[in-house]
Amino acid sequence: MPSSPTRAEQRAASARRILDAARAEFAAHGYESTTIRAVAARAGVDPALVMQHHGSKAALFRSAARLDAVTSEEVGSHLDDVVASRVAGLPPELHALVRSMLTVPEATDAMREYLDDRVANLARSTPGPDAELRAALTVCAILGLTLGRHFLRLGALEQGSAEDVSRVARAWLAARSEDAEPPEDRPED
Amino acid sequence: MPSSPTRAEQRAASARRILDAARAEFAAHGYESTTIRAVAARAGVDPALVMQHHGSKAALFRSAARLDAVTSEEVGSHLDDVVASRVAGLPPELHALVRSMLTVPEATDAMREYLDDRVANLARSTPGPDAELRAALTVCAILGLTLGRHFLRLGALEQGSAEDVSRVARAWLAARSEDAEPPEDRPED
DNA sequence: TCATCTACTCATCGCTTGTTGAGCCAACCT
DNA sequence: AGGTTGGCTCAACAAGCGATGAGTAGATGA
Repeated sequence: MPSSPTRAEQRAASARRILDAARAEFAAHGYESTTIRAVAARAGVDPALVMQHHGSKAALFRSAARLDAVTSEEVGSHLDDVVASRVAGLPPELHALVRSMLTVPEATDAMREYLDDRVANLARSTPGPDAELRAALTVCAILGLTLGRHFLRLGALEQGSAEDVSRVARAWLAARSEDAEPPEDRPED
Repeated sequence: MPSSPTRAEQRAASARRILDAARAEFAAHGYESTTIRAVAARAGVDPALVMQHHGSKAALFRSAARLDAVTSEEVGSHLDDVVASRVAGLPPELHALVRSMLTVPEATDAMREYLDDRVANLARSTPGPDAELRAALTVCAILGLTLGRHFLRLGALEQGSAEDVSRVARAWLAARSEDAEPPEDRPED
């Protein structure tokens, strides 16, 4: 049997369970509809403990929806890998962020910063006129695809297997872009 | 000077001001963050009057974000017109609906129903394999464009004039449906 | 072993929310 | 003119929220 955990271990375990619970709740219901009480219940702790760990609901959301680890995420370097990754599913912290990006100003800002960065990167490897605009269209198309499949659950996008949707989406995005597409790319979304 | 308005006129005027105020508040802050008190204040009436008119906050949102008039909207019959319309700006009731589509289940359902319909229509005039999937990609791309320009306010999409963005977006979309495009289309989004 | 420290809970506060019912006042009808 | 209707407001309620501070129990270290 495992010996009783040390106090630091216990603390860390609680911290992670609280953060996981917060990500799940924020991802499922959005910022406003998520209550500290619900997060605490899911984590199996007292609501006051959540406050002790994070200080406020806003700070908890900031920690739960952090973008830091996402930038250098599992997302591959090629645009096709990004599409495949987004079609397969979103990591919990991104899910929480996207869920609230239209209703929480701070989330809107974070998402804009994140996407603007992706647009700038993609535009750098996009030749021809209106490079930035067209890069933005690609980024927004992937965003729309993500929303349609995982949040709105559109029939045409939800039913297909990840492989099918991913394949068609990649072909659709690549269409007629005889202008771009160097062999090595930067991470995009 | 105008004679004192009749009781029915007064009632109708209040009803419209309440509905306009509700649309503006829901569009700006989303369902959860919008309060009956804020709607009433914007309309210049007592909160209780809002309740008397609509019965509940949920019913008010249902009335404010109605899709009925949108389906046969100003949106033209050609896909290009839809793009131009979406780039130019959203009507208030659609704005309110989109704002809350990720956080309010009923809004999610309404949006799914709306977009699924658009996908089905567009798929009907899309030749080749994976017609429905590719139609869904087009619809989601326009959704993403709308979000990027009016809600997330991405730099690349917000700065450009409506004409420029619309023109580049139409060309970008046309390149991705080179096989389709009969001269006359059905209304899409 | 015993005092201390700390992770955690309990009870509760103040506030805001949606919602309600009683009451007021001007328009209405005869 | 005078009783009645109805649009509207006022005051308040119950519920749920985020947040706080005191208290408890068990691990910790000398």
